[in-house]
Amino acid sequence: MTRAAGAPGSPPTGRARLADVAALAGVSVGTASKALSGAGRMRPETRQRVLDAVATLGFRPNQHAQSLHTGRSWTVGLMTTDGIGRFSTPVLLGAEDALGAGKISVLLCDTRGDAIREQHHLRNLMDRRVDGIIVTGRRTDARPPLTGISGLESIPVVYALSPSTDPADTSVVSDDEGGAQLAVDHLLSTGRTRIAHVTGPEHHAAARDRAHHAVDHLRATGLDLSTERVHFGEWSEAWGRRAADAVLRTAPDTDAFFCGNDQIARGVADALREKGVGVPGDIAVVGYDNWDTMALASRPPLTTIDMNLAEIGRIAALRLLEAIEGADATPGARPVPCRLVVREST
Amino acid sequence: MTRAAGAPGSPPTGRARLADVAALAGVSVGTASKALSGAGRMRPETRQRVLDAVATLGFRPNQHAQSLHTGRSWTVGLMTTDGIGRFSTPVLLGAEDALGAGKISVLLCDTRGDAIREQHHLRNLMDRRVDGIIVTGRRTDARPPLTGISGLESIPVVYALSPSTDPADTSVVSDDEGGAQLAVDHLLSTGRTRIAHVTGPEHHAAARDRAHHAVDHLRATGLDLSTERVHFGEWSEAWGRRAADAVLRTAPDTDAFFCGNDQIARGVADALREKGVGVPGDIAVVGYDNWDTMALASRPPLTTIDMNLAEIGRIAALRLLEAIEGADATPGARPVPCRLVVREST
DNA sequence: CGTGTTTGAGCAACCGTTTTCCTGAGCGAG
DNA sequence: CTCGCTCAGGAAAACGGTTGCTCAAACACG
Repeated sequence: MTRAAGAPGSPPTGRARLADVAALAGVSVGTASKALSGAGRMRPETRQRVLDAVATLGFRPNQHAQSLHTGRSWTVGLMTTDGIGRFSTPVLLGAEDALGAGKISVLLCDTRGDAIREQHHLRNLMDRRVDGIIVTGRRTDARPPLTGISGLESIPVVYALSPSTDPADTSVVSDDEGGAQLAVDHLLSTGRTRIAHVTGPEHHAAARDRAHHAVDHLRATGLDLSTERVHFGEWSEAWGRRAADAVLRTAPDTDAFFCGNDQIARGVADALREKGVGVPGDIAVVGYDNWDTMALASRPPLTTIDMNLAEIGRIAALRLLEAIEGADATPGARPVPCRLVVREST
Repeated sequence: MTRAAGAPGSPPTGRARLADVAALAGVSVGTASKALSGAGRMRPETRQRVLDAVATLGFRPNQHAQSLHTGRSWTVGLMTTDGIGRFSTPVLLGAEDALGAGKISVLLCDTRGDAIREQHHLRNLMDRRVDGIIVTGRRTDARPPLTGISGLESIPVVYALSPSTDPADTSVVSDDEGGAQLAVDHLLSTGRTRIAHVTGPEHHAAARDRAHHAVDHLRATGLDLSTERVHFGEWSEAWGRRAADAVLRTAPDTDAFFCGNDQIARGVADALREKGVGVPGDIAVVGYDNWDTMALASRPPLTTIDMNLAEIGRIAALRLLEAIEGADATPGARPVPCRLVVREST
């Protein structure tokens, strides 16, 4: 009881199937398939007949059928742990860009930092037989690796921005050390030597690491922070303003601020301006993140460190692709260099 | 290894198939399928045996096979036209939330405003047989509907935030009229009557519409703008500062600013503070967008209009779901009400 | 002219589920 | 004891491609 096999124009889906193409071209389904895949030898004229039929019918292969057969879905999961924030967004776009260039699509999963939701999405991704997974988050703190779903071991996972706590996993992170050095070197090169460092909460790896590297780098050139300590606080303008006051009180000869992010830097710049201190005339200010709405709106616009987030996403995607193609994953965290963006605050 | 090798012929995919489950439970594949779907009558004991087998093998159905058979992919495309900006992000999350609650996943497509890329993604989505598409953008200006790919007519499309120019399409937009009224009414209710309006470029629908509705609403209560005209400019703090100066020069008795977005409002607030004008003591300021990094960092924190972007995304997703389920799409643009967020600037 | 070698194209077996149809067993009624 | 019903469960046909294998025709060569 074959459904009207010869009847042209009776595809139940409303779209042409390979069988329709084959019928129109006067060949068998198998031959039509070969004509499209380029596999096997065949008379050019036959291939052309098939291609013509494809064009007339507007045929496009059914990906579900293909995936069922090949086991590949040409899809990767993009798991973001904190909504789609200011940090994960560029990463995500970079990844989407690198993947979309091929024929790979991106399944978006937002866990909102909830473990239950993460499991739910993970199971979903596995059910859809994704070819790989990219995990990204807002913070640079390491996060526990994905677990709990059987089958996970068999597909590659790359962590972007937030590395995995397991060193055997593949991670792509921002080069905090290089970023801190860029900032410090830039300030030194403009003749500043009394540098203060104001940053976010000490329990954030981003704050801790950048501070640590900044201090180390200063020491390597025989200098110390102007206030002899790091000012940990919050990632806010208000903290920047308060910290600026405190710094100038304890070390009035401070001639530069290196700030843990652009919000703090903007707060510092505002406080200085309101005190009548010239930026960059009297004191230079360097931010971090190159968050344009902050850096550009600041008075003066901020010199800042750009983490190249989109590049992190792109590289993560490329490494995932390599892993999918079967190359052995190079484990460990690969740092992506930062970029110094010079504006008017230095 | 919990990998039960009970079935003859190991699964090539490395994961259990329904055939393995059936073998372990001692039933046929068809019966196993029925046990899982709940369809058809069968002895409870048999069903239980199947469920047990499913549990021991950790079986999960292959979605490609299911989709191939049913024609449904349980996937929707999310097409965003401008990267994933400040506006599309919440919309996108709201949609992801509403859809992910079911078993529907989201394919992310970023066109970066490029028509070629849009066609490319569209074709990709159609190849994957998505069940529907949500289109979103940064601006509230109407955009041309999706076209150019055959088969598109057969699946539902919902436009979020940026409506389609075709009134027969389904769109979910922000209620600019209600937003403008909320802002104006709030200012009136705090006793202000000399209101100025500073906003973005006139060629942006968001600026035009809000201005238009604000003026209309004022007129309805017998008032006019303090400067008798709308101040169109840019969506920037710098413009807010400049405009504040200009307004106070032409209409020194202005006692409130309604601003087209939070950046402008912050600029206005800064300019007033630097002039020694009290906010809200002397002049009240209302923003638009409730962009927290702006509204909260402003001094004082801004009263502002929240467009409920996530709600827009959620509603768009729900309407798409309805349409997918076969309900007739209600065409036209459905406005989602805004919310007044009162802080210290009024 | 017979034989061996290409070569182009078709056949059919998958991929993993769903679903329809069918069979056979069990059982109550006459 | 037989007839008809009900119902659990199996067999097999889709869904739409891919691919290894087979087979016949065409060609080269001795």
